[in-house]
Amino acid sequence: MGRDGSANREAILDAAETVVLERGFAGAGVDRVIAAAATTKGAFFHHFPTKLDLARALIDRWAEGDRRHLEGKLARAEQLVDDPLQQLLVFVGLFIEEADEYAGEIPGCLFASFSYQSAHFDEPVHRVLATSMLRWRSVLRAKLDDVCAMHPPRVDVDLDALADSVNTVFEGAYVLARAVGDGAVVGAQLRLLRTNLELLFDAG
Amino acid sequence: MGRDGSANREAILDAAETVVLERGFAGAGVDRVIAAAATTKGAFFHHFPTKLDLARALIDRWAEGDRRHLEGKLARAEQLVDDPLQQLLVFVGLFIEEADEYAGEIPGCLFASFSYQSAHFDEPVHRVLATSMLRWRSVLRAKLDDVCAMHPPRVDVDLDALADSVNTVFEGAYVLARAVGDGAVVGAQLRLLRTNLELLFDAG
DNA sequence: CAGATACCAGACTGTTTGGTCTGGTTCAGA
DNA sequence: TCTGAACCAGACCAAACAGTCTGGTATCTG
Repeated sequence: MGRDGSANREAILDAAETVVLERGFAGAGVDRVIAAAATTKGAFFHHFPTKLDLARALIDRWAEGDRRHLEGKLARAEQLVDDPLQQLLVFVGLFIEEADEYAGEIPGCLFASFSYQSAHFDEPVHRVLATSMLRWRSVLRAKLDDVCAMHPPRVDVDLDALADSVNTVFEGAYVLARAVGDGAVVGAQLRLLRTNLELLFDAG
Repeated sequence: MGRDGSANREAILDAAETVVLERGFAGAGVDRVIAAAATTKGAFFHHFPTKLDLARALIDRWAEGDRRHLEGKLARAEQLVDDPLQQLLVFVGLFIEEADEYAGEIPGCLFASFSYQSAHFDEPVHRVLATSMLRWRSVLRAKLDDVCAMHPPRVDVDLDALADSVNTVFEGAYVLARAVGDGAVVGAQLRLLRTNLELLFDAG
């Protein structure tokens, strides 16, 4: 079956991810990527017949990690507390912990990067982008319905928009952090998000 | 002094802006830009000696428009009402109006685009990015101080983060809108922002 | 141990890229 | 009207680009 090239393939994806996040997709030349991955052109085009295949593999992997992140953190929150509202707040709290941990680094999201270069990609790639974002909406919307059942919000709000707001805060804070060169804004914006949720649902 | 080429120059900037927002900077080839601007290579390199000069001109122009947008809307709000809190809410309201007006189109921000391709640019470009973002923070922070003096917030919040949140919502909502292909999320997120401000400062 | 197959190295190629150069046009001022 | 400077057209060029090809190596199966 030949030797195992999965490690090399992962190394290429790791390198490509980094390079794409700081140079864009078109700016991430194959030569530059293989140099960063310490491999060769032969290896690259063995694993990715074309550069578009690399793009597909990149967002597929990112979407997978994103999904694990979302569902993992939510599951932990649900295990830690019982009340839906507290689960939601703990959920955001877990992300705050993580943001503080990486406050020294400049964050980045491949979805955002790809969204601003969409013309290079095909429909499957666009679908991954959209469905990944909409998953957050549907998962958190379901949780919000539970929350509202037990803790009626102080004012009427668009629950889909409220669900989206978590994603919005992440993406917006990432852009801000990159523009001003300060990763700490992510934690600050997440704290504000938690405060807003507490106010809306009248948490003590 | 030769004929007037400013119109042609603007056409190049307009075309470049569009192309960059859908293909990224490296993906926006000079040939493609001049084709979109219906001009020639000679004209392009007359106005922009190098492609980096185009990048500088692009963000300079964008930053200028951004500044006008911020200060213009705030001035209008200050003229419409007297109370600082109402001014802030009207300020956001004006952006909601605008977002609804363009709800059918997919929005985009050159700051976000450039932030995700920073390796192509030099320090002056980075400075424009950072100072443009920080202007929102300082301008809105000043307004928030006025608001707090008259309307103490229900809970303690990081006022710089609260000032940043306007920008965060814009950038985040843009990314979301592009990813799911629906410009309406911008208005929805702005409405949520207004609700959050109302709750925090006990308006209504 | 003999294919067969996956994996990889790196020279090579046709195309696209950013950028140059030459020639020419338009217009303000002397 | 002459001159100089800004403006522009488009052929041209060297470098970088994505992708190919040949030759070879590790590993599994029979």
